[in-house]
Amino acid sequence: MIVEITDDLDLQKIAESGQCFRCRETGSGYRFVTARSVLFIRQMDEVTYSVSCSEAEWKALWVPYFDLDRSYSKIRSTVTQDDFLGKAAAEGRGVRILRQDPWEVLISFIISQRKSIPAIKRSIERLCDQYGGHSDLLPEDVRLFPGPRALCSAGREGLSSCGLGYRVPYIQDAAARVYDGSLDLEALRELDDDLLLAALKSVKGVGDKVANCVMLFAYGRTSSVPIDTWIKRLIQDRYGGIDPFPRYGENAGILQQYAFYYIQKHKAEMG
DNA sequence: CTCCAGGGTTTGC
DNA sequence: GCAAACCATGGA
Repeated sequence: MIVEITDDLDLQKIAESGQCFRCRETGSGYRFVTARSVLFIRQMDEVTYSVSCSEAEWKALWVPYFDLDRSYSKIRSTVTQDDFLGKAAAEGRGVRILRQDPWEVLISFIISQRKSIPAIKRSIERLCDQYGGHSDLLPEDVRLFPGPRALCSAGREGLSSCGLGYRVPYIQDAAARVYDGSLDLEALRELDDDLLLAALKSVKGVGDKVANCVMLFAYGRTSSVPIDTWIKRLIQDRYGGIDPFPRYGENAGILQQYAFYYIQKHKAEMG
């Protein structure tokens, strides 16, 4: 099917933006996976994209996934007075905040702590290869992200074999609590930001940074700003220790993602 | 070999 | 309340 998208959308930048770890370039476009669905998408011209799904699935699943009802070009136009954020937003044009599956994002960002992005991708790929099931709806080489039950029964050694290191008990705690229902990730959608943050932080190994990643990349809470080592350095070095993001309210998390993308691209030159 | 990676928990003051 | 030590693993 063909869809028209006029707002900012750059599939390569999204794939490189460090918010999703299972997106792949296929050679003729990009592959995105969420929950039990997969999408192959290819840009044909400026505003035209070829997608592998039906119109119904596109509207119900992938429009929310890519946050396509929000104007990112409008958001970019609000930061022209900030030298750094202005540059970051201009260069990051096309990056969007994905609404991913909460369970996958929770586990992925627990794994992410003190790991490089390539190392995170490898661990998640091993986890999916070893414990993720197949689905008739998916291509042969695409596996589901393993559910709470699968990770509960994987055991300490099974999880360790995926290179998770000291994070294994954290993953086990999250899996156990979601599996027994004491943490209901779907029910959390009803909570306001403060209560959602607290609920996520009740999981072992989930602190402010990981919780804010889950809020931003799964629950669409765009005022959440994950402060990692890079953003922390940015606040120290470019803003004299004064966090520039909160004043942007609902757009803070989106601007943070432009900043993160910019830092990743200019790592070598930024020291 | 040393250093660091999209941090969090525990311990000691 | 805060800072420091510690946590496992892989890549540069």
